[in-house]
Amino acid sequence: MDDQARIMQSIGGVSLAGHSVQGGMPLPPPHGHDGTDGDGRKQDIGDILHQIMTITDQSLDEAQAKKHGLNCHRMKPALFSVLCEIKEKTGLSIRGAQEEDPPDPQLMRLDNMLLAEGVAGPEKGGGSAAAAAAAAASGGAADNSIEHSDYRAKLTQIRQIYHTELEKYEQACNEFTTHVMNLLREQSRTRPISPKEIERMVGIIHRKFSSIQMQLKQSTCEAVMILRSRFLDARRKRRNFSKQATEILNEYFYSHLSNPYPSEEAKEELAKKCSITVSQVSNWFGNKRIRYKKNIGKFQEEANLYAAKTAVNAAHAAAAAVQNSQANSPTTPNSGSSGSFSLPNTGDMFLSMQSLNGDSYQGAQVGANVQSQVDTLRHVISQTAGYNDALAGNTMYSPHGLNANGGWQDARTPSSVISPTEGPGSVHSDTSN
DNA sequence: TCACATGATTGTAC
DNA sequence: GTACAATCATGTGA
Repeated sequence: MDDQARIMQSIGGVSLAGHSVQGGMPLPPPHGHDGTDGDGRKQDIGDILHQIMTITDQSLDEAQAKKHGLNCHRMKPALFSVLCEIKEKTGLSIRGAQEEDPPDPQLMRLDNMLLAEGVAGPEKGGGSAAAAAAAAASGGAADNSIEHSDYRAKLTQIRQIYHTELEKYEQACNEFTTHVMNLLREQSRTRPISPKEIERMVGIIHRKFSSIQMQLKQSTCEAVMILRSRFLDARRKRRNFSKQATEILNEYFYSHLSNPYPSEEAKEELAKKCSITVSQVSNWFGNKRIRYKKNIGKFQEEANLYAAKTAVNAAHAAAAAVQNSQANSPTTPNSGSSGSFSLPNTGDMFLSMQSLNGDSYQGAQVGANVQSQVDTLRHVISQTAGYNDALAGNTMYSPHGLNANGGWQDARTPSSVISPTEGPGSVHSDTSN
């Protein structure tokens, strides 16, 4: 307000010093001077300068009083007109500079990110969608629920702080804008201020506050990123699979040793059985293949063990099949009571057994089918005996499938590969590779 | 505490 | 996209 008074005083002084008119209205001669005298003009300027220099010493009341005096000055309308003219001229140059700013790409990026992370946007409850997305992205299992809730809680915290700060900024921005607008309105009584100018001023204020907001958004994004990376790091902490899960995986691995590449279906089935994710199954098989290949000797015993186990299971299944065929009830499906896989496309031998029992007998075919089953069963049983011997000390089991280069023979064309437990007539339907 | 086991990640090749 | 190989990081048992 002091500034305004000062300006008004100075401008008032100049105008009084003998400026001309606007709109043909002649300015009356300045009081005390005729306006043509050079010495008088110098004195006017000296007076103005003096006023300017002394204004800082004035109290607010004095300044207000002076302002009031200027407002009531008889020359005020003329002065106002002069100012309007000046304004009109300078306004043109200002207008060019106040182009509409295009949306800031960085701000857009931050907004998008906050939206995607569940910090911004309508959901004020706290980023459960983001947590779920993060979980899905990293193949989360049920055992991550604690980390999930931690993540969610921290994200909620960030979100709350963000919204509180944002509201504060918005409030401050509105208050400041209102304040400036009031000032401008008040000033418009003494100098020409168009609505556009007010709008421009408001725009400037908003831009200033947006830059502050952008800083807030940026730091929020950083906080979310840090939280996210910590969360993912925490997920890196591994837990050993359960004994049962490892057993199931090993059983599959050794029963498909000739081609240990489970299909997607098999992986899904294994994942379900082991209560782990498909990617964990893939990881497990990846690790297993490499480690087996690197140190076959070490895994020999394990291989024997699982081969024997599988063979025993197969023998049980075979016995059941024999009973079925003897009872002439070929449509009875394979019960799978042995605990082996009932996957339709996975097991080497299991598939054989299932196909044996799943066939529909049609009159004359019966005899031949039964004979073929019996042959297969004989083979299976002989295999079983072999593995039992292996357990007893003879190394009956030898690593199948590995070629001279250390890779699995025809690992990617599994159809003709024979697993150590399967019979000659079995079908390999592991089509994963 | 240490050595080994093991699940996960990363870079590369196909 | 998948598999392999190397590596990391943690779990586990002696």
